[in-house]
Amino acid sequence: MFKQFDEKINYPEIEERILRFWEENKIFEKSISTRDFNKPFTFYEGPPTVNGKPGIHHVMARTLKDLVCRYKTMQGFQVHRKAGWDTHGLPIEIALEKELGFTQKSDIEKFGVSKFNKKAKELVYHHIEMKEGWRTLTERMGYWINLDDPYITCTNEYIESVWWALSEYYKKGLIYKGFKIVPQCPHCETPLSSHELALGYDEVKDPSVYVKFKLKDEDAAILVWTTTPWTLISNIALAVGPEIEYVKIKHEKHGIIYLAKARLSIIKEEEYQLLEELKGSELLNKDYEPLFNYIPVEKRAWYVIPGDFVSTEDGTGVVHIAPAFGADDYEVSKKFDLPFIQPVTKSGRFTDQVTDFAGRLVKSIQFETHEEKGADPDIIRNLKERNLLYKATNDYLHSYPHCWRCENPLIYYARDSWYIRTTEIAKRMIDLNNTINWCPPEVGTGRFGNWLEENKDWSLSRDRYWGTPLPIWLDDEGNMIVIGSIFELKEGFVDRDGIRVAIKDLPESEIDLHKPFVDEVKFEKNGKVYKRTPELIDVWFDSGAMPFAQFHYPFENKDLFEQNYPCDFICEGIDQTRGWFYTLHAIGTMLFDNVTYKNLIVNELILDKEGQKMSKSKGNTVDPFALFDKYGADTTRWYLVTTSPPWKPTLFDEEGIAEVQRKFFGTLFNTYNFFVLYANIDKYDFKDKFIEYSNRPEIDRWIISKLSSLVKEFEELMDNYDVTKAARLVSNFTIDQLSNWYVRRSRRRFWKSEMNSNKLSAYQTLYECLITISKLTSPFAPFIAEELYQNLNKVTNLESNLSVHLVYYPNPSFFDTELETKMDIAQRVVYLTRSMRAKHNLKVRQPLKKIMVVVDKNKRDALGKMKDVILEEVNIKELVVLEDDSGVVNKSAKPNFKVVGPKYGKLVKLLTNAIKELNKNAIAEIEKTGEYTLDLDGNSVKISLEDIEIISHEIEGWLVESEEGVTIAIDTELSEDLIAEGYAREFVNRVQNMRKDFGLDIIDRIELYLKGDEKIVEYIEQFSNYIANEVLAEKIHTSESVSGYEQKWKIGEYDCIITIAKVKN
RNA sequence: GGGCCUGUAGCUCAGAUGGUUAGAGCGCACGCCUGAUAAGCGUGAGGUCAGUAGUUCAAUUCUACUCAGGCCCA
Repeated sequence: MFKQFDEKINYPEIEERILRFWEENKIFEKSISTRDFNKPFTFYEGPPTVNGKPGIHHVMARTLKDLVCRYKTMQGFQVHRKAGWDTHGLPIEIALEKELGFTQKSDIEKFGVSKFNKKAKELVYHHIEMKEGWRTLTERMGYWINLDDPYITCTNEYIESVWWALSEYYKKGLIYKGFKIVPQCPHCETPLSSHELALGYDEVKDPSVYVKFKLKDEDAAILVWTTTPWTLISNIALAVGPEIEYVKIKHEKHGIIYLAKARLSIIKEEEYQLLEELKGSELLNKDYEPLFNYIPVEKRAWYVIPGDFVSTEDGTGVVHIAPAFGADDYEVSKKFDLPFIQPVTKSGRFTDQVTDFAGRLVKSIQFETHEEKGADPDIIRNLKERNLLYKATNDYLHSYPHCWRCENPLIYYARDSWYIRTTEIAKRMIDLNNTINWCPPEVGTGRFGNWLEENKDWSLSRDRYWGTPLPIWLDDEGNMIVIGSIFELKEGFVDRDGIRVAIKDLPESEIDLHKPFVDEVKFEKNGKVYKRTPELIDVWFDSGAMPFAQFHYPFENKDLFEQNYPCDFICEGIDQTRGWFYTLHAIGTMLFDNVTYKNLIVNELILDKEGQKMSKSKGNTVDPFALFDKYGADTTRWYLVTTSPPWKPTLFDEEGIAEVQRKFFGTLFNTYNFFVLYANIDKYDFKDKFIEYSNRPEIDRWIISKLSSLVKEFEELMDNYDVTKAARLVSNFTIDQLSNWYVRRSRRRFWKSEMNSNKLSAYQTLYECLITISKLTSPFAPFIAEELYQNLNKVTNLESNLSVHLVYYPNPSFFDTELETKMDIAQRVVYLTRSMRAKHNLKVRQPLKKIMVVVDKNKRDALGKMKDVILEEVNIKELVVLEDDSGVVNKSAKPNFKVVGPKYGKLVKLLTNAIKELNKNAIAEIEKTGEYTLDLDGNSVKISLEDIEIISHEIEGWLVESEEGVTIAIDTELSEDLIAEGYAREFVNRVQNMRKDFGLDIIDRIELYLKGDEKIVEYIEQFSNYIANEVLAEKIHTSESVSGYEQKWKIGEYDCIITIAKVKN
């Protein structure tokens, strides 16, 4: 017996059961071990940062990863899936700081770095395991990945591999120390990462200051605008756009001034006189007097240089350059070999060199106890006193970054930092990127491609605590050694109570490749002691190193790594473009001169119903576990994949999930239940011989062919990673073709006839459709697919697979595209006829006499063959295919624009009018001779048949409807026989309803009695055989009464009473 | 400020190498069907295909700009 489902299907219950089945039978393991080792499909898991609860967007990414891997498994590939966890970095530190109630970076030092890092490690492992955490999510949603052997970035093995990579760079000369402009919080005395930066943008009012820089060789000044007067002290050059138009003006108070022409509006018209217009290039190299002289410089400074970043959107079209306080400034200063001065400390105060402002804060800071004002107003006053100020206000409103912890304004500030010289391999990265299959492609060429084009050296170091230490040790003179393995580390030593202890003599358990242990390690070489530089590395390097670090390569698993590199497929969110996608690519290019991934799917964010980003503070996040409990994981997965392509932002709407469940899964289960209902009644167990497709009835051949086409198209889409279209294809097939056409049309074959080859064929056909759908859906909805597959296969034992996830992709053998086309036409005629009946209130139960159909010549044959299907569907007695040149049809023509456009060009407008005016006779002539001569404003133009489309739109005296080249007309005249049959059908309908109300079984036989108006009794008697057959009545009485279940009816205009009684077997 | 993406029915989304009637589902109104039935089907209303300009015989589709939203980066 096949398992039958209740009307209300408990999805979560099914899923929990399937989960246990998978686990007990080790299906995941088998899905790998049964596949050919020599046919690998490699997948890299992007390690999620384990700093909190997983959200719905994780379900999205993991669904995509899972379904691609399952699909590839079905295609016969061996797909290893090693899980991974990103465990280092600021997000973890922040989470821990919150937990410990820390407010400042220095709190960590007070607490103790050793203790802090120990806690960080605990936190990380806790998140990996915790209930409602990552492991639970992964398992519950059916994401198959090997969680028992994950790579974890904070283990010694992992870090050792990372160190190896860094030491390789060092050997290639790619690691250096340089300056970087970072957002620095003067209050917390630490640089902030870009991720932190994004947390703290705020609208503020800042100074807006126009300053005059006096030229050395002429009595004139260049006007410059800034919102950070404190940086003027560090000014070293001025930048102009060489192609930008500038003007020289004579100002009534300020003398001769240069500024961008486009910015003249900042000066009142009556106050100046235009002297000259000039290109920025003419201003280049002019020397000017520095505004301040606190810091001596050794190289040429204070002159005009070109800058491509200069704009005329605001300011004066001249940018003041202070190399220590702006990224553009720093870049351009290197390019022109300008002096570098840094008169500001990490805590945002001027150094003693700046005598007038020594010790002053550059910007106001709010401390816990008091506020200290910045030096800006005093600097402005100073400039004004020396007549260097054009004007100054304090009302410039803009968005400026603030520290998310203390809410004080940040300053951009040059600090030393370690770099990887990625610019050296930028060209190669671009070339390799062009070979990667990006889904969608525009991310690869656009966002990622541009990013590579503008590649900057990778700023590697971070001043934090919990992360991979930079394996660099320096002596007093700055000579460095880079350690690439634990083996090398063991050549070092630590001080223990003043005694030098070699690392190799320490117990293995003491060696922890983290702070503070590594900081204690020293080396002695050639009489020099090397101490560790204190920085950690960017946590992104950790994850980018996973292709080899996950296998502890090159210390172990050489073969394993080589076989798994590069990988076939990765899938992550778009936010990884400059994150993981980049670091994988950069590291792969540098170390192995190869791409790291060949295909990738980029998935976009999941927004809430209103299109807003989900965030905890807005309270619009969605808890995936609640969804799983309510709808099941499969429904959620299916919804996420089908609602919009992964690379478009998905607006999440819970009602959409409910709809998916009802529409697709509901229909699928319904179809399954239908099959089971009759298969169980017939005790059908599929021991019979397979009926060749060619011997099956047309409808079966049709759906099998449709199914074959589906299997083929699905594979093509999936191979292109177009998963949304693939899933939608399955859904449409199931709902429209299988359920709403095949099953509906075939119902009677299941419940009426005796067991014969026709019925056998119906069972075999529907079974094949269901089992194939279970296979196609299995990557997307692994639970329900499994449930259906097993329920079907367990009874029939046609396949030896324990699970749907062990099957191989179906290989369709039967195609009949001609039949598919024919059915397509038939369906169109049927839908059109139904809509006509509905519009004109002609119930389908009332048979009609005749339908006439007008179609193109090429469809006529098909229509004739599908006649029976159509007539049955629309309940009409006769179908006449009309020759479209018969006089009944009225025709008009319109141009076929695709053909006519290129051919006639500008004449098209005239031509269109002429063609639309063609009469019946003219069209007839074209159809006969294939050509016709039109008169267009005196020019005669010969058109041919392919230039026009002929539309048949009317048949006189009939109801007519037309669509896509199919025109139908129905004869609505009713004969007495037709009316009688209509009543008979109405009668059957009432009896069937009564059977159901009465609680009869489908196969119960009845007796029935009708009492009513003479006319209706007459009709019923006329069709008594038909009726008896339909309602399983042994006898229909119209005179002698029967006792049983009785109901009064009004059928049409006649009243009657119907009684039914069950006949005992 | 820069880069990329998006804007099509009340909502969620398709679509068109540029071709004259722009589709589906949901929702709404009305109706139909009925031994798959707490499903299913149809009809109707609902669109200046974000706006402006350009290219073209023809633009919702291509181009430019503008507006709005999103993401990434400054």
